[in-house]
Amino acid sequence: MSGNTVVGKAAAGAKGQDARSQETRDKLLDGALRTLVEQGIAKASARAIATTAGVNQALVFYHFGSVDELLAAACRRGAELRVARHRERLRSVTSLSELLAFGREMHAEERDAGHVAVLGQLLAGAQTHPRLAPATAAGLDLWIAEIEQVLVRVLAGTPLAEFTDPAGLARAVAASFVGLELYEGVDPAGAEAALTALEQLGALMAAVEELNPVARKAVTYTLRWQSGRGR
Amino acid sequence: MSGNTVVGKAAAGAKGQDARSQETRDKLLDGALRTLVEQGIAKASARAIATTAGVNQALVFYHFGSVDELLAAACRRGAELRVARHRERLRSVTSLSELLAFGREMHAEERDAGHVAVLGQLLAGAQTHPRLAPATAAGLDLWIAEIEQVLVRVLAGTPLAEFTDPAGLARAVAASFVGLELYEGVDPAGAEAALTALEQLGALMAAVEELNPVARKAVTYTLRWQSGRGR
DNA sequence: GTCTATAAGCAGATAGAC
DNA sequence: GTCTATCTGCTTATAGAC
Repeated sequence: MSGNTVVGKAAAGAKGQDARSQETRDKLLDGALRTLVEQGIAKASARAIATTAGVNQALVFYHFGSVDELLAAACRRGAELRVARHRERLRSVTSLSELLAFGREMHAEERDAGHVAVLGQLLAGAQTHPRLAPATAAGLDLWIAEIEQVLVRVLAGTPLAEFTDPAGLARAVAASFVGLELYEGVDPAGAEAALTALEQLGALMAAVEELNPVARKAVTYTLRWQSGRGR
Repeated sequence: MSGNTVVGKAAAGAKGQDARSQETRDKLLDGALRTLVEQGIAKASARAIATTAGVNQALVFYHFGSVDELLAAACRRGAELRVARHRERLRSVTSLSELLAFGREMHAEERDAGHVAVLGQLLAGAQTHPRLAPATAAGLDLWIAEIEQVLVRVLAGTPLAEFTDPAGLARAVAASFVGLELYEGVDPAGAEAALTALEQLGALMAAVEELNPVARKAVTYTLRWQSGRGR
Protein backbone atom coordinates (compact mmCIF):
# COMPACT_ATOMS: atom_id res chain seq x y z
CA MET A 1 0.00 0.00 0.00
CA SER A 2 2.73 2.43 1.00
CA GLY A 3 5.08 0.80 -1.50
CA ASN A 4 7.72 0.30 1.14
CA THR A 5 10.00 -2.51 0.01
CA VAL A 6 12.98 -1.35 2.05
CA VAL A 7 14.86 -4.18 3.78
CA GLY A 8 18.16 -2.32 4.25
CA LYS A 9 20.31 -1.25 7.14
CA ALA A 10 18.17 -1.20 10.21
CA ALA A 11 14.70 -2.58 10.62
CA ALA A 12 14.16 0.00 13.31
CA GLY A 13 15.10 2.78 10.90
CA ALA A 14 12.77 1.49 8.21
CA LYS A 15 10.06 1.07 10.75
CA GLY A 16 10.61 4.58 12.04
CA GLN A 17 10.34 5.98 8.53
CA ASP A 18 7.31 3.87 7.86
CA ALA A 19 5.64 5.11 11.00
CA ARG A 20 6.39 8.71 10.12
CA SER A 21 5.10 8.13 6.63
CA GLN A 22 1.88 6.75 8.02
CA GLU A 23 1.64 9.71 10.34
CA THR A 24 1.97 12.07 7.37
CA ARG A 25 -0.72 10.19 5.48
CA ASP A 26 -3.01 10.44 8.49
CA LYS A 27 -2.31 14.14 8.86
CA LEU A 28 -3.17 14.68 5.22
CA LEU A 29 -6.38 12.68 5.42
CA ASP A 30 -7.42 14.57 8.50
CA GLY A 31 -6.34 17.87 6.97
CA ALA A 32 -8.38 17.14 3.84
CA LEU A 33 -11.50 16.53 5.91
CA ARG A 34 -10.97 19.63 8.00
CA THR A 35 -10.30 21.77 4.95
CA LEU A 36 -13.49 20.45 3.35
CA VAL A 37 -15.46 21.32 6.48
CA GLU A 38 -13.94 24.76 6.97
CA GLN A 39 -13.47 25.97 3.41
CA GLY A 40 -15.51 23.77 1.10
CA ILE A 41 -14.57 21.85 -2.02
CA ALA A 42 -13.82 24.99 -4.02
CA LYS A 43 -10.91 25.93 -1.77
CA ALA A 44 -9.70 22.45 -0.96
CA SER A 45 -6.43 22.80 -2.87
CA ALA A 46 -3.25 20.82 -2.24
CA ARG A 47 -1.74 23.89 -0.64
CA ALA A 48 -4.73 24.60 1.60
CA ILE A 49 -4.93 20.98 2.74
CA ALA A 50 -1.21 20.77 3.39
CA THR A 51 -1.34 23.95 5.45
CA THR A 52 -4.25 22.63 7.51
CA ALA A 53 -2.43 19.33 7.96
CA GLY A 54 0.81 21.09 8.87
CA VAL A 55 2.86 19.26 6.26
CA ASN A 56 4.59 20.14 3.01
CA GLN A 57 2.48 20.65 -0.07
CA ALA A 58 4.49 18.27 -2.23
CA LEU A 59 3.62 15.37 0.08
CA VAL A 60 0.05 15.41 -1.15
CA PHE A 61 1.31 14.22 -4.51
CA TYR A 62 3.95 11.90 -3.12
CA HIS A 63 1.45 10.02 -0.98
CA PHE A 64 -1.74 10.26 -2.98
CA GLY A 65 -0.75 11.18 -6.53
CA SER A 66 -3.33 13.94 -6.88
CA VAL A 67 -5.64 16.11 -4.85
CA ASP A 68 -8.69 14.20 -6.05
CA GLU A 69 -7.23 10.90 -4.88
CA LEU A 70 -6.54 12.39 -1.48
CA LEU A 71 -10.09 13.73 -1.24
CA ALA A 72 -11.46 10.35 -2.30
CA ALA A 73 -9.41 8.53 0.35
CA ALA A 74 -10.39 11.10 2.97
CA CYS A 75 -14.06 10.67 2.07
CA ARG A 76 -13.88 6.92 2.59
CA ARG A 77 -12.04 7.23 5.87
CA GLY A 78 -14.29 9.99 7.14
CA ALA A 79 -17.43 8.00 6.44
CA GLU A 80 -15.94 4.91 8.07
CA LEU A 81 -15.05 6.81 11.21
CA ARG A 82 -18.40 8.55 11.52
CA VAL A 83 -20.48 5.47 10.81
CA ALA A 84 -18.42 3.36 13.19
CA ARG A 85 -19.08 5.98 15.85
CA HIS A 86 -22.85 5.43 15.66
CA ARG A 87 -22.94 1.76 14.68
CA GLU A 88 -23.29 0.26 18.11
CA ARG A 89 -26.07 2.57 19.22
CA LEU A 90 -27.86 2.22 15.89
CA ARG A 91 -27.87 -1.56 16.24
CA SER A 92 -29.57 -1.32 19.60
CA VAL A 93 -32.53 0.56 18.14
CA THR A 94 -35.68 -1.55 17.99
CA SER A 95 -38.58 0.78 17.23
CA LEU A 96 -39.33 3.55 14.79
CA SER A 97 -39.88 6.20 17.46
CA GLU A 98 -36.63 5.17 19.08
CA LEU A 99 -34.95 5.57 15.71
CA LEU A 100 -36.42 9.04 15.31
CA ALA A 101 -35.13 10.18 18.67
CA PHE A 102 -31.71 8.81 17.90
CA GLY A 103 -31.77 10.40 14.45
CA ARG A 104 -32.16 13.83 15.97
CA GLU A 105 -29.23 13.16 18.27
CA MET A 106 -27.08 11.87 15.43
CA HIS A 107 -27.93 14.88 13.31
CA ALA A 108 -26.81 17.31 16.00
CA GLU A 109 -23.55 15.46 16.41
CA GLU A 110 -22.86 15.22 12.68
CA ARG A 111 -23.76 18.84 12.11
CA ASP A 112 -21.21 19.90 14.69
CA ALA A 113 -18.57 17.58 13.27
CA GLY A 114 -19.44 18.78 9.77
CA HIS A 115 -18.94 15.40 8.15
CA VAL A 116 -22.32 15.17 6.50
CA ALA A 117 -21.69 18.60 4.99
CA VAL A 118 -18.43 17.18 3.69
CA LEU A 119 -20.40 14.58 1.78
CA GLY A 120 -22.42 17.43 0.29
CA GLN A 121 -19.27 19.22 -0.77
CA LEU A 122 -17.88 16.07 -2.34
CA LEU A 123 -21.19 15.30 -4.03
CA ALA A 124 -21.07 18.75 -5.60
CA GLY A 125 -17.46 18.25 -6.63
CA ALA A 126 -18.13 14.78 -8.01
CA GLN A 127 -20.20 16.24 -10.84
CA THR A 128 -16.96 17.65 -12.29
CA HIS A 129 -14.20 15.42 -10.94
CA PRO A 130 -15.14 11.92 -12.10
CA ARG A 131 -12.60 10.40 -9.73
CA LEU A 132 -14.62 11.71 -6.79
CA ALA A 133 -17.93 10.18 -7.82
CA PRO A 134 -17.24 6.53 -6.92
CA ALA A 135 -15.50 7.51 -3.68
CA THR A 136 -18.40 9.71 -2.62
CA ALA A 137 -20.90 7.05 -3.55
CA ALA A 138 -18.91 4.55 -1.48
CA GLY A 139 -18.82 6.89 1.51
CA LEU A 140 -22.54 7.47 1.26
CA ASP A 141 -23.11 3.73 0.92
CA LEU A 142 -21.57 3.12 4.33
CA TRP A 143 -24.25 5.32 5.84
CA ILE A 144 -26.95 3.80 3.66
CA ALA A 145 -26.08 0.23 4.58
CA GLU A 146 -26.31 1.05 8.25
CA ILE A 147 -29.60 2.91 7.92
CA GLU A 148 -31.07 0.15 5.78
CA GLN A 149 -30.31 -2.49 8.41
CA VAL A 150 -32.04 -0.48 11.09
CA LEU A 151 -35.05 0.18 8.87
CA VAL A 152 -35.46 -3.49 8.02
CA ARG A 153 -35.40 -4.40 11.70
CA VAL A 154 -37.63 -1.59 12.82
CA LEU A 155 -40.25 -1.94 10.11
CA ALA A 156 -40.54 -5.72 10.38
CA GLY A 157 -43.88 -6.81 11.73
CA THR A 158 -45.38 -3.42 10.92
CA PRO A 159 -48.05 -2.82 8.27
CA LEU A 160 -45.46 -0.47 6.79
CA ALA A 161 -43.13 -3.37 5.95
CA GLU A 162 -45.52 -4.38 3.22
CA PHE A 163 -45.50 -1.01 1.47
CA THR A 164 -42.04 0.40 1.95
CA ASP A 165 -38.70 -0.51 0.41
CA PRO A 166 -36.01 -0.22 3.10
CA ALA A 167 -33.21 0.00 0.53
CA GLY A 168 -34.81 2.92 -1.27
CA LEU A 169 -35.92 4.52 1.96
CA ALA A 170 -32.39 4.36 3.38
CA ARG A 171 -31.07 6.10 0.27
CA ALA A 172 -33.75 8.75 0.51
CA VAL A 173 -32.94 9.37 4.15
CA ALA A 174 -29.21 9.67 3.46
CA ALA A 175 -29.64 11.99 0.49
CA SER A 176 -32.17 14.11 2.36
CA PHE A 177 -29.85 14.57 5.28
CA VAL A 178 -27.07 15.67 2.97
CA GLY A 179 -29.44 18.17 1.39
CA LEU A 180 -30.52 19.38 4.81
CA GLU A 181 -26.93 19.89 5.95
CA LEU A 182 -26.21 21.97 2.87
CA TYR A 183 -29.42 23.92 3.38
CA GLU A 184 -28.47 24.56 6.99
CA GLY A 185 -25.41 26.43 5.71
CA VAL A 186 -27.56 29.13 4.13
CA ASP A 187 -30.63 29.08 6.40
CA PRO A 188 -30.15 27.51 9.83
CA ALA A 189 -33.64 28.41 11.03
CA GLY A 190 -35.24 26.93 7.91
CA ALA A 191 -33.26 23.74 8.35
CA GLU A 192 -34.40 23.47 11.94
CA ALA A 193 -38.03 23.83 10.88
CA ALA A 194 -37.51 21.21 8.18
CA LEU A 195 -36.01 18.78 10.64
CA THR A 196 -38.88 19.22 13.06
CA ALA A 197 -41.39 18.65 10.27
CA LEU A 198 -39.62 15.45 9.27
CA GLU A 199 -39.80 14.32 12.86
CA GLN A 200 -43.56 14.84 12.83
CA LEU A 201 -43.74 12.85 9.63
CA GLY A 202 -41.79 10.08 11.30
CA ALA A 203 -44.14 10.24 14.25
CA LEU A 204 -47.02 9.64 11.86
CA MET A 205 -45.36 6.47 10.67
CA ALA A 206 -44.58 5.47 14.23
CA ALA A 207 -48.24 6.00 15.12
CA VAL A 208 -49.27 3.34 12.65
CA GLU A 209 -47.06 0.98 14.64
CA GLU A 210 -49.09 1.62 17.75
CA LEU A 211 -52.56 1.61 16.25
CA ASN A 212 -55.17 -0.73 17.68
CA PRO A 213 -55.82 -3.86 15.60
CA VAL A 214 -59.00 -2.63 13.96
CA ALA A 215 -57.58 0.68 12.80
CA ARG A 216 -54.43 -1.11 11.74
CA LYS A 217 -56.44 -3.36 9.49
CA ALA A 218 -58.18 -0.37 8.01
CA VAL A 219 -54.90 1.35 7.23
CA THR A 220 -53.48 -1.82 5.72
CA TYR A 221 -56.58 -2.26 3.63
CA THR A 222 -56.52 1.31 2.36
CA LEU A 223 -52.82 1.03 1.52
CA ARG A 224 -53.42 -2.19 -0.41
CA TRP A 225 -56.20 -0.57 -2.33
CA GLN A 226 -54.01 2.44 -3.03
CA SER A 227 -51.01 0.48 -4.22
CA GLY A 228 -53.21 -1.76 -6.36
CA ARG A 229 -54.63 1.33 -8.01
CA GLY A 230 -51.43 3.35 -8.12
CA ARG A 231 -49.31 1.43 -10.63
CA MET B 1 -30.13 49.53 -13.14
CA SER B 2 -27.80 49.56 -16.12
CA GLY B 3 -26.78 53.10 -15.23
CA ASN B 4 -27.64 54.37 -18.64
CA THR B 5 -28.21 58.11 -18.35
CA VAL B 6 -27.34 58.87 -21.94
CA VAL B 7 -29.66 61.43 -23.57
CA GLY B 8 -27.28 62.40 -26.38
CA LYS B 9 -27.35 62.28 -30.16
CA ALA B 10 -29.90 59.69 -31.13
CA ALA B 11 -32.42 58.02 -28.90
CA ALA B 12 -32.35 55.09 -31.32
CA GLY B 13 -28.60 54.75 -30.88
CA ALA B 14 -28.79 54.79 -27.11
CA LYS B 15 -31.67 52.41 -27.21
CA GLY B 16 -29.75 50.08 -29.52
CA GLN B 17 -26.80 50.01 -27.13
CA ASP B 18 -29.07 49.48 -24.19
CA ALA B 19 -30.72 46.56 -25.93
CA ARG B 20 -27.38 45.02 -26.77
CA SER B 21 -26.24 45.50 -23.20
CA GLN B 22 -29.31 43.73 -21.91
CA GLU B 23 -28.68 40.96 -24.40
CA THR B 24 -25.15 40.53 -23.05
CA ARG B 25 -26.44 40.42 -19.49
CA ASP B 26 -28.96 37.76 -20.46
CA LYS B 27 -26.30 35.74 -22.27
CA LEU B 28 -24.11 35.88 -19.18
CA LEU B 29 -26.92 34.87 -16.83
CA ASP B 30 -27.82 31.99 -19.11
CA GLY B 31 -24.17 31.08 -19.57
CA ALA B 32 -23.65 31.04 -15.81
CA LEU B 33 -26.55 28.63 -15.33
CA ARG B 34 -25.40 26.37 -18.14
CA THR B 35 -21.82 26.35 -16.87
CA LEU B 36 -23.06 25.45 -13.40
CA VAL B 37 -25.09 22.58 -14.85
CA GLU B 38 -22.36 21.27 -17.13
CA GLN B 39 -19.21 21.87 -15.11
CA GLY B 40 -20.21 22.54 -11.52
CA ILE B 41 -19.34 25.35 -9.14
CA ALA B 42 -15.64 24.47 -9.01
CA LYS B 43 -15.16 25.20 -12.72
CA ALA B 44 -17.59 28.07 -13.01
CA SER B 45 -14.93 30.72 -13.60
CA ALA B 46 -15.44 34.04 -15.36
CA ARG B 47 -13.66 32.64 -18.41
CA ALA B 48 -15.66 29.42 -18.49
CA ILE B 49 -18.96 31.27 -18.16
CA ALA B 50 -18.01 33.86 -20.78
CA THR B 51 -17.04 31.08 -23.21
CA THR B 52 -20.34 29.29 -22.64
CA ALA B 53 -22.19 32.57 -23.07
CA GLY B 54 -20.21 33.44 -26.18
CA VAL B 55 -19.11 36.84 -24.88
CA ASN B 56 -15.89 38.43 -23.74
CA GLN B 57 -14.55 37.53 -20.33
CA ALA B 58 -14.14 41.13 -19.18
CA LEU B 59 -17.87 41.70 -19.55
CA VAL B 60 -18.54 39.53 -16.51
CA PHE B 61 -16.87 42.20 -14.39
CA TYR B 62 -18.29 45.12 -16.29
CA HIS B 63 -21.87 43.95 -15.87
CA PHE B 64 -21.79 42.13 -12.55
CA GLY B 65 -18.66 43.26 -10.74
CA SER B 66 -17.53 39.77 -9.78
CA VAL B 67 -18.14 36.14 -10.58
CA ASP B 68 -19.98 35.60 -7.31
CA GLU B 69 -22.40 38.42 -8.06
CA LEU B 70 -23.10 36.93 -11.47
CA LEU B 71 -23.71 33.52 -9.96
CA ALA B 72 -25.99 35.05 -7.34
CA ALA B 73 -28.02 36.87 -10.01
CA ALA B 74 -28.17 33.76 -12.17
CA CYS B 75 -29.41 31.73 -9.21
CA ARG B 76 -32.28 34.12 -8.57
CA ARG B 77 -33.25 34.26 -12.22
CA GLY B 78 -32.97 30.51 -12.69
CA ALA B 79 -35.20 29.80 -9.72
CA GLU B 80 -37.75 32.36 -10.89
CA LEU B 81 -37.91 30.83 -14.35
CA ARG B 82 -38.21 27.26 -13.13
CA VAL B 83 -40.77 27.99 -10.43
CA ALA B 84 -42.85 30.09 -12.82
CA ARG B 85 -42.83 27.17 -15.19
CA HIS B 86 -44.60 24.92 -12.69
CA ARG B 87 -46.64 27.49 -10.81
CA GLU B 88 -49.85 27.21 -12.76
CA ARG B 89 -49.96 23.45 -12.65
CA LEU B 90 -48.98 23.39 -8.98
CA ARG B 91 -51.86 25.69 -8.12
CA SER B 92 -54.34 23.34 -9.73
CA VAL B 93 -53.32 20.47 -7.46
CA THR B 94 -55.98 19.66 -4.87
CA SER B 95 -55.05 16.33 -3.29
CA LEU B 96 -51.96 14.75 -1.84
CA SER B 97 -51.89 11.88 -4.31
CA GLU B 98 -52.27 14.35 -7.14
CA LEU B 99 -49.34 16.27 -5.69
CA LEU B 100 -47.25 13.13 -5.55
CA ALA B 101 -47.90 12.31 -9.19
CA PHE B 102 -47.04 15.83 -10.20
CA GLY B 103 -43.93 15.78 -8.02
CA ARG B 104 -42.56 12.86 -9.96
CA GLU B 105 -43.23 14.66 -13.23
CA MET B 106 -41.61 17.84 -11.97
CA HIS B 107 -38.59 15.94 -10.76
CA ALA B 108 -38.01 14.35 -14.17
CA GLU B 109 -38.25 17.74 -15.83
CA GLU B 110 -35.96 19.46 -13.36
CA ARG B 111 -33.42 16.67 -13.47
CA ASP B 112 -33.19 17.02 -17.23
CA ALA B 113 -32.95 20.79 -17.01
CA GLY B 114 -30.38 20.44 -14.23
CA HIS B 115 -31.60 23.45 -12.29
CA VAL B 116 -32.13 21.71 -9.01
CA ALA B 117 -28.60 20.37 -9.26
CA VAL B 118 -27.52 23.98 -9.79
CA LEU B 119 -29.00 24.83 -6.41
CA GLY B 120 -26.94 22.01 -4.96
CA GLN B 121 -23.79 23.38 -6.54
CA LEU B 122 -24.54 26.85 -5.23
CA LEU B 123 -25.39 25.52 -1.78
CA ALA B 124 -22.00 23.84 -1.71
CA GLY B 125 -20.29 27.00 -2.91
CA ALA B 126 -22.19 29.17 -0.44
CA GLN B 127 -20.25 27.66 2.47
CA THR B 128 -17.13 29.41 1.16
CA HIS B 129 -18.44 32.42 -0.78
CA PRO B 130 -20.60 34.33 1.70
CA ARG B 131 -22.07 36.40 -1.13
CA LEU B 132 -23.68 33.27 -2.53
CA ALA B 133 -25.45 32.24 0.65
CA PRO B 134 -28.29 34.82 0.64
CA ALA B 135 -28.82 34.44 -3.11
CA THR B 136 -29.05 30.67 -2.85
CA ALA B 137 -31.37 30.90 0.12
CA ALA B 138 -33.55 33.31 -1.87
CA GLY B 139 -33.63 30.97 -4.87
CA LEU B 140 -34.57 28.06 -2.67
CA ASP B 141 -37.21 30.17 -0.96
CA LEU B 142 -39.04 30.63 -4.26
CA TRP B 143 -39.47 26.87 -4.45
CA ILE B 144 -40.30 26.60 -0.77
CA ALA B 145 -43.03 29.25 -0.93
CA GLU B 146 -44.71 27.46 -3.83
CA ILE B 147 -44.49 24.05 -2.18
CA GLU B 148 -45.77 25.43 1.10
CA GLN B 149 -48.87 26.89 -0.53
CA VAL B 150 -49.72 23.58 -2.13
CA LEU B 151 -49.16 21.70 1.10
CA VAL B 152 -51.41 24.01 3.08
CA ARG B 153 -54.18 23.57 0.54
CA VAL B 154 -53.74 19.83 0.18
CA LEU B 155 -53.42 19.02 3.87
CA ALA B 156 -56.38 21.16 4.93
CA GLY B 157 -59.27 19.10 6.21
CA THR B 158 -57.01 16.09 6.69
CA PRO B 159 -56.10 14.61 10.07
CA LEU B 160 -52.53 15.37 8.96
CA ALA B 161 -53.16 19.12 9.10
CA GLU B 162 -53.21 18.89 12.84
CA PHE B 163 -49.81 17.24 13.15
CA THR B 164 -47.72 18.66 10.36
CA ASP B 165 -46.13 22.05 9.83
CA PRO B 166 -46.43 22.99 6.13
CA ALA B 167 -43.65 25.57 6.36
CA GLY B 168 -41.18 23.09 7.79
CA LEU B 169 -42.38 20.33 5.53
CA ALA B 170 -41.92 22.50 2.45
CA ARG B 171 -38.35 23.22 3.50
CA ALA B 172 -37.70 19.56 4.12
CA VAL B 173 -39.07 18.65 0.69
CA ALA B 174 -36.97 21.29 -1.07
CA ALA B 175 -33.76 20.36 0.75
CA SER B 176 -34.38 16.67 0.20
CA PHE B 177 -34.85 17.15 -3.51
CA VAL B 178 -31.59 19.07 -3.72
CA GLY B 179 -29.86 16.25 -1.88
CA LEU B 180 -31.45 13.70 -4.19
CA GLU B 181 -30.33 15.58 -7.30
CA LEU B 182 -26.76 15.64 -6.02
CA TYR B 183 -26.96 11.98 -5.09
CA GLU B 184 -28.25 11.15 -8.55
CA GLY B 185 -24.97 12.49 -9.96
CA VAL B 186 -22.99 9.70 -8.29
CA ASP B 187 -25.58 6.91 -8.18
CA PRO B 188 -28.52 7.23 -10.58
CA ALA B 189 -29.97 3.84 -9.71
CA GLY B 190 -29.80 4.58 -5.99
CA ALA B 191 -31.52 7.91 -6.52
CA GLU B 192 -34.29 6.23 -8.48
CA ALA B 193 -34.83 3.74 -5.67
CA ALA B 194 -34.90 6.59 -3.16
CA LEU B 195 -37.46 8.47 -5.17
CA THR B 196 -39.73 5.47 -5.45
CA ALA B 197 -39.48 4.90 -1.70
CA LEU B 198 -40.45 8.50 -1.04
CA GLU B 199 -43.42 8.04 -3.31
CA GLN B 200 -44.53 5.07 -1.23
CA LEU B 201 -44.13 7.16 1.87
CA GLY B 202 -46.29 9.83 0.29
CA ALA B 203 -48.84 7.20 -0.62
CA LEU B 204 -48.99 6.25 3.02
CA MET B 205 -49.88 9.81 3.91
CA ALA B 206 -52.36 9.96 1.08
CA ALA B 207 -53.95 6.78 2.38
CA VAL B 208 -54.79 8.47 5.64
CA GLU B 209 -56.75 10.95 3.56
CA GLU B 210 -58.92 8.19 2.22
CA LEU B 211 -59.40 6.21 5.38
CA ASN B 212 -62.94 5.42 6.51
CA PRO B 213 -64.19 7.58 9.38
CA VAL B 214 -63.64 5.01 12.12
CA ALA B 215 -60.06 4.25 11.19
CA ARG B 216 -59.45 7.93 10.69
CA LYS B 217 -60.53 8.64 14.24
CA ALA B 218 -58.25 5.91 15.48
CA VAL B 219 -55.27 7.36 13.63
CA THR B 220 -56.04 10.85 14.87
CA TYR B 221 -56.37 9.57 18.39
CA THR B 222 -53.10 7.69 18.27
CA LEU B 223 -51.33 10.72 16.83
CA ARG B 224 -52.68 12.95 19.57
CA TRP B 225 -51.53 10.51 22.17
CA GLN B 226 -48.14 10.31 20.56
CA SER B 227 -47.61 14.02 20.26
CA GLY B 228 -48.80 14.55 23.82
CA ARG B 229 -46.24 12.06 24.97
CA GLY B 230 -43.46 13.05 22.62
CA ARG B 231 -42.52 16.51 23.83
C1' DG C 1 -20.33 48.58 -24.19
C1' DT C 2 -17.02 45.83 -25.91
C1' DC C 3 -12.57 44.63 -26.93
C1' DT C 4 -7.22 43.35 -26.15
C1' DA C 5 -3.56 43.14 -23.16
C1' DT C 6 -1.76 42.49 -18.97
C1' DA C 7 -0.98 42.48 -13.93
C1' DA C 8 -0.69 39.64 -9.76
C1' DG C 9 -1.64 35.55 -7.73
C1' DC C 10 -2.90 30.70 -6.98
C1' DA C 11 -3.63 26.11 -8.99
C1' DG C 12 -1.63 21.15 -9.94
C1' DA C 13 2.32 18.85 -10.49
C1' DT C 14 7.40 17.69 -10.86
C1' DA C 15 12.82 17.77 -10.28
C1' DG C 16 16.27 17.37 -7.53
C1' DA C 17 18.74 18.47 -2.98
C1' DC C 18 18.90 16.48 1.43
C1' DG D 1 10.18 10.63 2.96
C1' DT D 2 10.55 15.26 3.10
C1' DC D 3 12.03 19.49 1.64
C1' DT D 4 12.76 23.86 -1.69
C1' DA D 5 12.37 25.66 -6.04
C1' DT D 6 10.22 25.89 -10.15
C1' DC D 7 7.37 25.09 -14.50
C1' DT D 8 3.03 25.74 -16.69
C1' DG D 9 -1.37 27.13 -16.92
C1' DC D 10 -5.50 29.17 -15.21
C1' DT D 11 -7.70 32.50 -11.99
C1' DT D 12 -9.76 37.33 -10.82
C1' DA D 13 -9.61 41.78 -12.00
C1' DT D 14 -8.24 46.12 -14.25
C1' DA D 15 -6.36 49.70 -17.83
C1' DG D 16 -6.92 51.55 -21.82
C1' DA D 17 -7.86 51.25 -27.03
C1' DC D 18 -11.82 51.34 -29.92
